[in-house]
Amino acid sequence: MRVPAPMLASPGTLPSASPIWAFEMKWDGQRAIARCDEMGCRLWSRNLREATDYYPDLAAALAEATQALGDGLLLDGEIVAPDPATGAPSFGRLQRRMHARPTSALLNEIRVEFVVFDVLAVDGVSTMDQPYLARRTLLDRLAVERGRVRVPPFWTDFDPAHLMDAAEQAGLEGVIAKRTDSVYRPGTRSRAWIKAPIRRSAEGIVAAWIEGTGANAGTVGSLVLAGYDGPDLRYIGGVGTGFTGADRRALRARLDEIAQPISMMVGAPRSVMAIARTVEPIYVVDVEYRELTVDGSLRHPSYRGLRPDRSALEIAVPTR
DNA sequence: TTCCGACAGTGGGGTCGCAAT
DNA sequence: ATTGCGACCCCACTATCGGAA
Repeated sequence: MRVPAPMLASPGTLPSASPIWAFEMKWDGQRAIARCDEMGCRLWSRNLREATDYYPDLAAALAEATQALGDGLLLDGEIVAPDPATGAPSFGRLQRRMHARPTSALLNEIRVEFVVFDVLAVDGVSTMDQPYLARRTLLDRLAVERGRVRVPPFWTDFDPAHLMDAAEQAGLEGVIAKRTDSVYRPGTRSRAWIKAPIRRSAEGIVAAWIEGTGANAGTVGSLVLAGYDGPDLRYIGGVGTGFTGADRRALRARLDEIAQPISMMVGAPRSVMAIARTVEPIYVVDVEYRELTVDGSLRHPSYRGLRPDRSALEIAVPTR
């Protein structure tokens, strides 16, 4: 039985409450497909690279949780690393486990869990042609929740705004809506699944820029952003998406006019400053992002436009 | 004709391993 | 010992094209 590529969700806004849509929490971790047979359980990443060796503890937990279910079981889920302080999945923690060697102490230091949200085959028979609600009901009947294997709840005919609030409170990544009548289409980004990640907005000061490559050669590839941390102009990360081609050309023209050889910015990685062209820190831009990393950098940033009405001097580093 | 899905391309924050410096 | 780079993870987003609606 070949391992199917995971079905993907399209970004969008959540549909309102109705029996046609089910909602689940979105988990910030690593997507994985598990296959269990008499030899035990193995794991594959989203790109179908086998990941069993990086998560031997999860493979063992899955084998224990599914041993009564026989051969040919396929589960779809997310590997997460809960933060011990908050209980919320921390992608930063997971990253340290992600490529750990089998002998690494990290295997014991960082606890991971497998969050199961779909069942793709039972007894070697595919369930992917069954509608979501049937698969999800089947998953609950399989009762695989045990130890590090978790099966979180789902909601139908429910106001997704409440779920988004709850996700934000719990430090989760967002909410996913899934059509209750939709089949599982491996490897495709379907409109039957809609993801609504929680995103924050912030303002940043353009402290430098990096020229693009390929199709973006000669224009702005990315902006290097900063904010005031007291008197310091502190690096908060770079943003390289959200621009149209016209935006990239227009920004290049503007930034060429305010080139400045010396930067006052602190905290930027050497590798960034080696290729960045610094400018007078006078332009303010709007950005959206998922969260701040432990270093205070924007994660998953995207450009939303210039803020000519804002003065750089009033822009502080984002704090959450 | 319009819209949607799939794909390619460009850019971000990270970790790790390994080779080059 | 440090740095640079590619391979993987997580992505956001634009531009394009062909086929479905």
